[in-house]
Amino acid sequence: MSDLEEAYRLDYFEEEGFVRRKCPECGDHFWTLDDERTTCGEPPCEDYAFIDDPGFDDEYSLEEMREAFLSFFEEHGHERIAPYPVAANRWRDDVLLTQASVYDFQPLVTSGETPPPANPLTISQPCIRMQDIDNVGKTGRHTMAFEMMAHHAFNAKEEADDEYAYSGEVYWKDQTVEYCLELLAEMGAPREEVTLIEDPWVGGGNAGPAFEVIYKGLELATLVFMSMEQDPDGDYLLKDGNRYSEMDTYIVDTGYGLERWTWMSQGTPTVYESVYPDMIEFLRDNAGLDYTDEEESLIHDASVLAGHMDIDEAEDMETARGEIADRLAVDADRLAELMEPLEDIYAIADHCRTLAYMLGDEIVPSNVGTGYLARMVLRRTVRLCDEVGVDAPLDELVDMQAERLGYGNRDTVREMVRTEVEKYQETLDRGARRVEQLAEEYADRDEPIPADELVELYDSHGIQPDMVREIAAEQGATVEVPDDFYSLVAGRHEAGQAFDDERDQRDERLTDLPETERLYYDDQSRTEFEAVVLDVFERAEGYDVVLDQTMFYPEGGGQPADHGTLSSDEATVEVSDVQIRDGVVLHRTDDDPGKGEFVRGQVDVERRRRHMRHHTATHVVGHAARQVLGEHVRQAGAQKSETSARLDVQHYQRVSREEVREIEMLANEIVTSDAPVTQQWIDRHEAEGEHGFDIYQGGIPAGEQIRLIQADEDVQACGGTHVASTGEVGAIKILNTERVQDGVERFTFAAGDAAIRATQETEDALYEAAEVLDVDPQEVPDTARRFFEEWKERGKRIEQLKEDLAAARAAGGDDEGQEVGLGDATAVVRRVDGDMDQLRATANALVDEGKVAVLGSAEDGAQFVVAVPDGVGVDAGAVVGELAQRVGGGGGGPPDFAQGGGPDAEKLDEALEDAPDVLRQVQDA
RNA sequence: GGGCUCGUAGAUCAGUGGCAGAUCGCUUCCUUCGCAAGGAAGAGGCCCCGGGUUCAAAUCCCGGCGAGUCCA
Repeated sequence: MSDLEEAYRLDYFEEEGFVRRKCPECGDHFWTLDDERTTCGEPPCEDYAFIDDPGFDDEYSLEEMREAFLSFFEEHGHERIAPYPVAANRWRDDVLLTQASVYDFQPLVTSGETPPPANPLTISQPCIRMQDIDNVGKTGRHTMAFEMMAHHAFNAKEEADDEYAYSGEVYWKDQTVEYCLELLAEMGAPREEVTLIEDPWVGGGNAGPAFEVIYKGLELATLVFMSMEQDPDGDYLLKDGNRYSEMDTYIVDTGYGLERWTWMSQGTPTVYESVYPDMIEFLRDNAGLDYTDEEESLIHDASVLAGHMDIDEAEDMETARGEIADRLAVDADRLAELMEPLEDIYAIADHCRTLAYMLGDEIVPSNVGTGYLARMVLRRTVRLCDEVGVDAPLDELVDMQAERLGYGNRDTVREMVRTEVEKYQETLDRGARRVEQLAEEYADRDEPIPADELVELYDSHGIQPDMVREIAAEQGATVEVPDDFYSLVAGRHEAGQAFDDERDQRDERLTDLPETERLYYDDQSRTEFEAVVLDVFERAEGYDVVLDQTMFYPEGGGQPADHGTLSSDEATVEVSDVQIRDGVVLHRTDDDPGKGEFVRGQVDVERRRRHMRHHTATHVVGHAARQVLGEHVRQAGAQKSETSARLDVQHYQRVSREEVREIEMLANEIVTSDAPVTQQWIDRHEAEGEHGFDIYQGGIPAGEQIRLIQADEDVQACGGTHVASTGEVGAIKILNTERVQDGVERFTFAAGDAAIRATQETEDALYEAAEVLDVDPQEVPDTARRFFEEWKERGKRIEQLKEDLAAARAAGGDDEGQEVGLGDATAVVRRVDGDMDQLRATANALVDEGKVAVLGSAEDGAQFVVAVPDGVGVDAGAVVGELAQRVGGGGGGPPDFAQGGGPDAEKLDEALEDAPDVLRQVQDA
């Protein structure tokens, strides 16, 4: 096993006289210029030394510090890059949020597949780390939102140049360390006071040596030299227990915490006070937090002490607080009372900034993905505001941060916040009612609310145990919240996590084949071509044919595969599916055209044209939706077919009928304007620079060059086939909208002849309805309404009449019935041919006269109703059961009223004749 | 993407296979100079939709639609 120790011996250290030491406290190795130094310099081995005594010459605000950093690296030959969205899932599918600047360049740039936008480059990348959410506000230095300032250099080993999108070495470890110390020196931090701790970095399948840069007890930067990848046969065993080997690419990945640098320059007790001073002042004011001078200084001293302690988790804070109170000689409870509201306010400020980043980057709150994370942060913020008594509307608070961060879509952000707060309030109301009811129930029984009810309330209804306890207390019920509550919740989600991702087994022969030349991009309207059969694979059903070139579009980007034929001189085979694997197009055929044969390909023109119309229409509808609903609308999925297409987009509300009409109208205006639809192969960074990440609506393609489709004003990276101008789409008809998830609306629509056909079908339905009602189509709604009303009226009238009839019958009417004496009581056995309602009504009328009713009907099989007045010892259920048996069925009910029946209607009279006997038996029993 | 919960009067919800209910709101009347309150009477239901099981489904099963919530 090789050690990484060699990797940290830099020429730079040698030249400058740095020495390597081992910290006697924590055992870490570190480098320093200071011969006297013994410890590594990082808490807990050493305390913060910059509180009330800033470590830099000047005070910087967040904005000033960002600018100072970026311009320093610009002056040193780096290109400044605009930050990426915090929604990392816009360009990669393995993570949701951007957690570090290097995320911007994973996985395609770090793997060398595509070149970086500049090399070397510098950036200040907004990041969100939800892992720290519980610590925010409490520890004095944790924030959920932060900006990672960085400079990156992408290097590739000389001998492997050709394989990668960048080549040679820009700079490596020595230069990186030198930049860092130079920047610190420029700020006023002497090199002698800086230590560099050796701390191998591991993450996301990559690894490498790294330095933590410590100054005055605060870690200001991490310098990572990413040079290894996970490899079971690798030479290096790293701290995560996995083995790693060296890569052909090696990348300088640095991280400078903007907030920490700002904090260092100001020396405030907590990082929050240096990062958002205005907002904290506003919130303190709004919550009415007023402290005496004595209290202020107590808070200040406590913050400083907290900063000196090794507090990495909020839980530690609780224990640490007792210690702090001791040292300040105050009561621990009093200290908590003073500190907690402030901690909430720090957290609110941080959460609002997080929300501003998320919503400003057009994350739409929902119950999935990044949208869910946004929702969680928002709800937490609402709770914190309630707790501490901040009554400013949340949308205003978020807007304060959005404005500061320079977002242009602030109105949408505010509307999303308002909608979410409203939804949360409804959830809370719903939850409160539910808990009240439950609490009452358990209070009556004098039992505590059990844990499984709590889990149910949280998991299915989103009600926190704290809230349950609070409401339960009002109802006089107690609650037992188990310590392992959240693991109980997790337990409910464990079962059924198994998913079958069957790897598509790579055919060895396939990797030897050249990439198929894709003719469908050269001329999207051509459908005939000639090609040579390079290989044929026999499959379970049919054959996979590989050609040297093809016009057949393989399934992709939501566009289904082309169908058609391949013909040689001897034979013609049908193509029923087309897929692409590593650039090789596989044509699924019903027969073997013969390897080496020369074939003519013919694509099913009508099918292809419908796909093209629907694909172009999808872009047009998406564009129109963005116009009508807002810029945040982006594609969440799409699928085309011959008869229709569907487009899922993110939006924070249901789409109204009015909006659908508007979108449809706008889409058809674009069609009518007959704007050209052009394709263009262009450098990806040029494309991103010009059009932004919104070109990646349908996913992120690989490669240096990407294909842009422009339809009217809409520009997207897209691999599909399109018509030549929007006019060729013909017409667009939106057929339906549905909510596929919270925050995602699905538009189903049809284009061209499919649109006409779909409209005709809708019309047919209307005409048919009109015909049935015998009115003009325009009058169908009014007529239907009237009919429905009348139908309801009649139902009620019939009901009334049945009751009247029953009363009349019971009063004596027909003499079909047979009276049976049952001791004190009288029973009436009678055949009444009517439905169940009539039987019931008649029975009720008889009971009102104090008589037992035994009624039978032969309508719809044989049916019985038996009703017994109060105080008569006959079990109606038993009587019905006995009678129903005789007609081959069953029945039952409560003792005073029962019903039943069976299929043998012809045995009804027989059964009724037996009824008196049955009654007597039952009475005796 | 997966799990769970819920759809009953205008609103909030009871109703675990056998006659569709409660509270609030609404209408009318009584009481009052008037209002609030009180009293009395009444209106208001395709029990989300479609299948299935059953003598019988608001209730059980399957599918759909709609809403909510937790997790990745």
